Parts: sequence; C-alpha cells; structure tokens
Amino acid sequence: MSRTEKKVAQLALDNPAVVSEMTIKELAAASNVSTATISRFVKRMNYANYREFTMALAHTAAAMTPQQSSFPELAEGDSLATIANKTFRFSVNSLRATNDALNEDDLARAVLKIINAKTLAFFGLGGSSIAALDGYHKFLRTSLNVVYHPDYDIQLMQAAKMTADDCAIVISHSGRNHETLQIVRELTRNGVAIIVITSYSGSELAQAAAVTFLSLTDEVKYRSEGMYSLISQLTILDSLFMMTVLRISSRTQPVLTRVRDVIEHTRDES
Amino acid sequence: MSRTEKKVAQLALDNPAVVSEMTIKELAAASNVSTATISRFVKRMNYANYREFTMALAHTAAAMTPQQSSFPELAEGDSLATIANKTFRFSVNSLRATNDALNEDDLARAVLKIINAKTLAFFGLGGSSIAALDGYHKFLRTSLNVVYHPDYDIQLMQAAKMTADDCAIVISHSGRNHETLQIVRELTRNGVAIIVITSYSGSELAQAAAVTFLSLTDEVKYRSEGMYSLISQLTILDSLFMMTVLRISSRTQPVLTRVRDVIEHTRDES
DNA sequence: CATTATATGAAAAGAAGTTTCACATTTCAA
DNA sequence: TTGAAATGTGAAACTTCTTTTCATATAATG
Repeated sequence: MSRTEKKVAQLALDNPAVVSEMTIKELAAASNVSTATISRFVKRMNYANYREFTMALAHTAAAMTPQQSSFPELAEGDSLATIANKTFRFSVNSLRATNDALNEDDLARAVLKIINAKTLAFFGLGGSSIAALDGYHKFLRTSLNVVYHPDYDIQLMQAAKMTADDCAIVISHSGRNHETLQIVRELTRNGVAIIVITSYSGSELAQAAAVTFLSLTDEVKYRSEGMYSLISQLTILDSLFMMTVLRISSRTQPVLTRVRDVIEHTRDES
Repeated sequence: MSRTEKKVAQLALDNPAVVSEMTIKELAAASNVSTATISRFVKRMNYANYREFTMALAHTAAAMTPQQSSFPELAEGDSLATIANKTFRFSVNSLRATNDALNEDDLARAVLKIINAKTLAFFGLGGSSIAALDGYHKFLRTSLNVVYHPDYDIQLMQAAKMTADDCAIVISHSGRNHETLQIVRELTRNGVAIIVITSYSGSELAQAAAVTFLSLTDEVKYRSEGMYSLISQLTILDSLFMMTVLRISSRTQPVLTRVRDVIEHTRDES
C-alpha cells in the first residue's frame, strides 16, 4: 500500500462513522489526495465501487459504536433504571470479551480431560465458591463422578486424595488467593489434570494449569471486577457442561436424540 | 403519503438490507416509479438526499439482523467453539430480555424495602440456591444485616423468625417448588416484604410478592431454561446491589465519592 | 544511468441523483 | 357536474458524484 493510500486508510479507520458519510470529493479534500486515487484505492480493497466502500465503513462503525459506549460508568444522576441497564450492559460486555478469548483447542483439551476423569472435582473459595458450586450443580446431572465442598479444609483434603486419573476445575478470579494456590500445589503434586478459570493469565494459578480459560471483563480499572467475572465464569462452565454432555451421550446414542437428551438431563424445577 | 410513494416505502421496509444497496435507478425500476418521485420521497421523509436515506436503511437493517439470528439452537455438526459461542450468545440474549422486562417502579420499591429492612434474608433451593448464595455474598459487603443458609429446614426456621420490619428476597426459577412456596407462606403470615425473582409471572410465588422481577430467556421451548435464568437472576441481584449501595452511601457521603465507594466495598481477592 | 514498473492528479467520460417543467389526477367549492 | 386550484408524476435537463484515461512524476531494478 502506498503512502497516499495509507493516509486515506488511516482516516477511514480512525473515524469510519464520519468518513462513511463523506462523498469521494470530501474525502479527497480531507486526505489531500485526488478522487482518482481514492477510487482506485477502494477497488484495491476489493470493493466494487466507492459506494460499497462507504457502506462497509458504516457497518463497521455501527459494529464499533456499542464498543465505544460499552463502558457504562455509573454516573451521578443515574436513575435506578439506568443503573440496572448499565449493570446488564456490563455483564453482556464481559460475556462477549470472555467468549472472544476462547479457542477450540483449549475447549477440546478440557472436554477430553473432563470426560476421561475418574473423579471431577471443583475448587473455589470466597466469591469463586459460587461458580464452583454452580459447576458442581450442573455436572451432577451427568454420569460423571463429581465432588465439591465449600469448606477450604475439606477442599484441601479432597485435593490430597486425587490422582493422575482425575480432573480438577479450579476457579479463582485473581489467581492469587493463597488457599487456592495451596490446593493447586497439592493437585500438581498428585499429577491431577487442572483446568483453571481465572481473570489473569499471568498468575501462578494459570501457570500450573493444563488448560486455562479467561473470564474477562472489558473494562478493568474502575470496577469491582470480581462481580462481573462471576457471570463469565458461569458461562464458561456452562459451555464445558454442554460440550461434555453432547460428547458423553454421543458415545452411546444416535446423534439425533442427543440435543433432546441435554434438555432432559438438565430440567430444573426449583 | 401517495400511492406510488407507499409502494416505495413498502419495498424499503420489507427488505431494507436489499434496498440499501440499490441505486436510485434500480429502486425506481423495482418499484415501477420514476427516479424523480423517489428523490422527492426521501426528502419528504426528512433525509437530505438519497444517499443518506440508504445509509439509514442499512442501519436499521443492521439493527434488525442480530435479532433474527438470536436463537442459537445447538445443531448436530457444531464444533466445540460453536457450542461455546452459542452458549454465550444465549446468555446474552437472556440478559437482554430480562433487562427489557425491568421497570423503574419495581426497582424503586424493591430498593426502598431493602434499605429499610432490619434483616435482609435470601431464600432459594436447588438450582436457585446458587443465586441466593450469590445475593447473600454480594450484600454481605453492605452495612445491611443479611442472612442466608442453604439448608431448607433452616431457611424455613429463618422465615418463621422474620417480621414486618424485614425483607426477603426469594429466588425460584419455576415458582412452583413446594418447599419454596412453604417458605413464602410463612413469610406472608409474618407480613414480611417479599421480593421475588422468578421466570414465570403467573406462579403462586409471584402472586405473594410485593415486587416481582422476571428472569427471562428469549427462547423457552427447546431448552433447559433453568440454566440460563441463573445468569439473569444474578444480574438482577447485581442491579439491586448496585442501587442499594449507591442509595445507602448517599445518606452519609458526598455524591462524588460514592461510585468509588462501591468499588472499595466490593473488592474481591478470591 | 537508462529502463521499467508503479503511483499520482488533471481532466474527460460516465453514472448517479436532483430539479425543472409539462401534464395528469384528485380535491373542493360553486 | 364542472372548473379552478392543489397535488402527484415522469421525462428530460441539469448538477453532482464517481470512474477511467492519459500524461507526468517518482521509485525500483538491472
């Protein structure tokens, strides 16, 4: 791409919303190149004509706008409905970010470890105990042998009992909680396959894991992250659960009934 | 609006995506009117020119598309990543539906009852115990006097102890669980203010409530709804929590430090 | 250093969109 | 019912926008 074309591209990428409204003349004037160059440029970019190009820009701009406005900081004059809206919006953004960070490879390895485990144990303390409890509750509905107890000492004892045939799902927002790390060291010593769900990939916890899933929030600074990562953690567990059930049932049953099977296994009347 | 203009409008509304890509000539041909008429028509619609009109169409088309594709049914050949994506998408849709069902009035009444309660107790059994636990965990961080115990018998005893000065948040997906209803009857007898989070507005549970919040999923038929309503329940609780903290701190502190305060109060290192 | 390839803008050519104007249709009052 | 005024419409002129051509400049290559 040549220098002049870069100027145009930069302008378009910087504020697609504005450029998408411009005529080719205006854009030419704004970027100090001729209309001819722009016309050629958009064709090089595989758009049929300038109009198609601006349409595409408008689309990306529309797709980006929610991102820009996706830091719903609670402001002074917010009504209750606004606070609720922002809370929901923030949850949605967290889910999106978490989803984007997932990859097929990790999922495949995690599911393999889960369905081959003699025992599947959940570990989580403090705020993360809720996610661990949810994971336990979900996987109870499968044929797997699952274990979870909210008490730290019992979790530690459970970790000590486990072997290389087992699988542990460890949840911790920060990845720095001492008790959680103690459990992980015990698990590592016993050669247990560890699947970690945390928000920080650099933590010691993430290092020890065979597979790490990141529960992200798209705005970390001004917020109590722990609150929003919970929802991401739950949905990661949910994904693992769905995949596991589909895989387990596929061993024994024709494919067509599998999805229905998931539903039956997960009916909840509470 | 004249007859010819209606033809154009109809065409544009029926498939905005297609029309937004058309030139004025093509649209003229497609709707059997002259280009002049269309040009006048878009001006009557308060668009500066035809180009602006097509842009607007493209926008509405873009806004409509995600709605159409928002029922991510798990299909036979789905890869693991696809299963995960659909799970996340479904969670997002559930949150959106739940958010849309909220209204300022209910929120205001709920927050009032919460901050004036001498004791705030959470009730939830089975799958909903997770949401109840999360609510308890969140509100522990406030100055309120909060109570929750996973055991049914203890929940029932707790309900028996409560008075008209207290507030109960009862969570149940179906709203039909017998034990939960037993608790609610006890609460009602004692005149306790009841806030209900459930997925079915018609349930007996919802009838007994002072305020009902609906945790919705936008596709009910083919799914295990309980799983997705959990995330909606959590975010409703989260909203209530945020509103409560902001309200409580506003009694004693200047407004500017409030938001910061929320963050401090909710830091979570687990 | 000459030669070829590539990039660029001015201007011509071609499309797209708008306005004008003449004619048709409808509305409304007599 | 009828004629005048108002409104709606398309063809064509006109304007504006976009693309292509062509001559020139710049960079790359042997």
